[in-house]
Amino acid sequence: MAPGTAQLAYLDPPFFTQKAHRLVTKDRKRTFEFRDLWPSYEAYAEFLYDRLIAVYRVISQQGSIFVHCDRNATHVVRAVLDEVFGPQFFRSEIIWHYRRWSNSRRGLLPSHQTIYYYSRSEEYTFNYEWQDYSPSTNVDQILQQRSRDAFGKTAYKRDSSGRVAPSGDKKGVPLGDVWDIPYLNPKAKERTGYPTQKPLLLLERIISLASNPGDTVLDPFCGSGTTLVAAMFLGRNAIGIDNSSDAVSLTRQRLKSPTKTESQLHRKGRDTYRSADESLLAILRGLEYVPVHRNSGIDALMKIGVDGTPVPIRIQRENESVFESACKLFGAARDKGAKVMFVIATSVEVQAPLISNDLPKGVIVVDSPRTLIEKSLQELRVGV
Amino acid sequence: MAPGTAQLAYLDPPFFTQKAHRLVTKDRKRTFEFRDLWPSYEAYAEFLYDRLIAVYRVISQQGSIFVHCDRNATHVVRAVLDEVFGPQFFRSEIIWHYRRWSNSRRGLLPSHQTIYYYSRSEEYTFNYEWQDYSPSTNVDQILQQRSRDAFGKTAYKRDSSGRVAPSGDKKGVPLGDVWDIPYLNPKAKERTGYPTQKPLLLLERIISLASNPGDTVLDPFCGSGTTLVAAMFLGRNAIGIDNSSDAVSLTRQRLKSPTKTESQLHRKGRDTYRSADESLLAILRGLEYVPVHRNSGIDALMKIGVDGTPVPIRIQRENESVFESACKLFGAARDKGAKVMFVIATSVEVQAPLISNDLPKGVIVVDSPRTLIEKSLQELRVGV
DNA sequence: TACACCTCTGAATCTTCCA
DNA sequence: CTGGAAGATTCAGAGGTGT
Repeated sequence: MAPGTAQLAYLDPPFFTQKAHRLVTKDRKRTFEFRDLWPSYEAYAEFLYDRLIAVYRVISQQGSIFVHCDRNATHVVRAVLDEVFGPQFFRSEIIWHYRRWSNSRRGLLPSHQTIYYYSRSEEYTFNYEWQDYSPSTNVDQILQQRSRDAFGKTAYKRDSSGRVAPSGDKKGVPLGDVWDIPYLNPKAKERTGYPTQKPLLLLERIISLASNPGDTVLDPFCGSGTTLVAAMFLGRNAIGIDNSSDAVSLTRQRLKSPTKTESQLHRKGRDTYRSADESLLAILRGLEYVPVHRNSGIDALMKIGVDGTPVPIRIQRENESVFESACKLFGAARDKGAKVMFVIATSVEVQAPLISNDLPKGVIVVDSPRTLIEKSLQELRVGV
Repeated sequence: MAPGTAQLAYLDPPFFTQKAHRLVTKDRKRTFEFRDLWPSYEAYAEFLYDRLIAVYRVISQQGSIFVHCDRNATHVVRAVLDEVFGPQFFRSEIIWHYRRWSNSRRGLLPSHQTIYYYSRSEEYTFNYEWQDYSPSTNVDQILQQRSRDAFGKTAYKRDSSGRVAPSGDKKGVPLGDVWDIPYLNPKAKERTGYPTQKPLLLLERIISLASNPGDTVLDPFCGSGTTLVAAMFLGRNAIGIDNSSDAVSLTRQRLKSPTKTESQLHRKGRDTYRSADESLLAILRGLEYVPVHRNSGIDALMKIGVDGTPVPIRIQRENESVFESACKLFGAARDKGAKVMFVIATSVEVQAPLISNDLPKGVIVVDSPRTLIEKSLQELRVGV
């Protein structure tokens, strides 16, 4: 490859997990595996160094490199990159943050991987990207122009009539170095069965950030070929290399019929999934509960159940009677093996605590403070 | 200090922000110890090494260490820690993620710092912490037990009648290694004006995670004393060291009158409540009330009073008994001509509704849903 | 003692099904 | 066609056991 062939390199080398990785495809026809076992950090560093020197040679002056690693060897990867590219060309330590599941173990659940971003020179391709303001940002205010007062302090500028002077366009917050991108989910069509496959979204962000259409992207550890697929979608050329012929044929095949999973979660944001009204749950202050979002009948579950069965809770809505509320709760909880269920009555008319024969079995109605106070007051008023 | 004095050490050493980067000579032998490769980092590493050796000596066998570092020297810090504590005692690379405003510059906006977590031995203190499930999680499903089918595939179990078998208690998701904690707000009361001050929330999480009440926390670079304040709040002993006498006197002063900014953002996501008071009052959902600010005894007044007298309400705090709460309310309401007052009991032990002779005259105690539910469950458990 | 292999687990996604 | 509920699937996992 001639020097300057690629404008961007993405590397997803073995992570120093000291494990053999194997995965079977969905149809159980093929098995992909690779070994990530090393005698020492030094051997791993040496391995990386050789590859990075070769990559450095073919990256153009305006080019950059992204190297993917996890917590096992971040320091080694960064040290080698400092050596090859030079510490002054360190751009960012990108944190890819995701939510994962795993057996509980003593300690914090690993839920990020690190991507080191270095440029070849000071003149590097970078396309800005903007994100929405945080909900707590005072957008009105940042739209105002500012000036310095007599003491050199900045203040928001006002014209003679006291009006604020609007400043130009605000595009949003510049993209940070912590990226919240959903992990490639188990059901995604995008899945190939190759271990350690990365989400297309992640690669698309990297490629659109640090290259222009028509550029060439290089991936020397291409695996299932995610980088090449992303490059194709974004109008970049791509070169992929892998020492496993299985990986190469998988990539070829994938490029013929590329599929992309539209991540609903990523597109719409996590908050759109929130059906449980957090302000509704505030009435449970002090209680150890887990909010339930995807169930219209159950608002929360007690953290600790009864006899190993879950204890669901529902808060009576304004437009429903206690009985309706109890029925909805019962309907949603019946199949879950719940023996005891609670409805928080928020209306005034009921007599509670009440375990009536009219109510579905297992449902206990409990008064809200509102109910109790109003009843107390009614009694007082009648009493007087 | 005697060996084993401290169970937890938190270090926030001076950051390595040195701008002068020396170029690496080409003829150097390829060994990958940072000491050989990065002469400009050497002094920093040496400085850290000496301190860490001293800290290692005084940490108990069940103890751990958290070291805060910034983007310029993460790899150096980790390499030194590997050397002093041993790579097998590396626990987590914690990412403290925050949002901040900055002039846009070419590149990604740095918005995280790294904290390395090592333990002294395999038997280390660790207190689990649980967080809410992602809103897109299918909580219904994870309550079910599973089994393997003929092909070794796992499936959710159902008995012959189609019911699912519930599986144990669900407390939530174990805490991960990416922590979203707001940067200290520039206007927060907590601010002392000391540079690099860390949010109390961050320190509180670390301390409650890796130590128990009564343990001793050591901070050899204590600065404005955030660690000591957090330790005090959490019932731990603390030793703080700083080479600046200004820092020491500032810390002393701060320990006398500690203030904590309740970060709304942290507690309830990014948009729920305007003030801590409002979240407290959410328990009154459905009631027609007026919130009362700036009164330490009364939280709210009913919109409609009794016989023309106001009806004040107080919600029992975590650290006070029902009786104390009633007295505070009574004290604050006496002069206002109130005939009836309500205390919402949020603790478990009380019998209510209750108008006892022991209580100040006119005070009525009413149970919160939490109290009612917990009492119900207790009866059920005893009943079986 | 090292490694292969089996078993169990847990939460987070999208897909599919159904009204 | 749309929206909500139910289901399927996963393992840069975790840990134990046997060769």
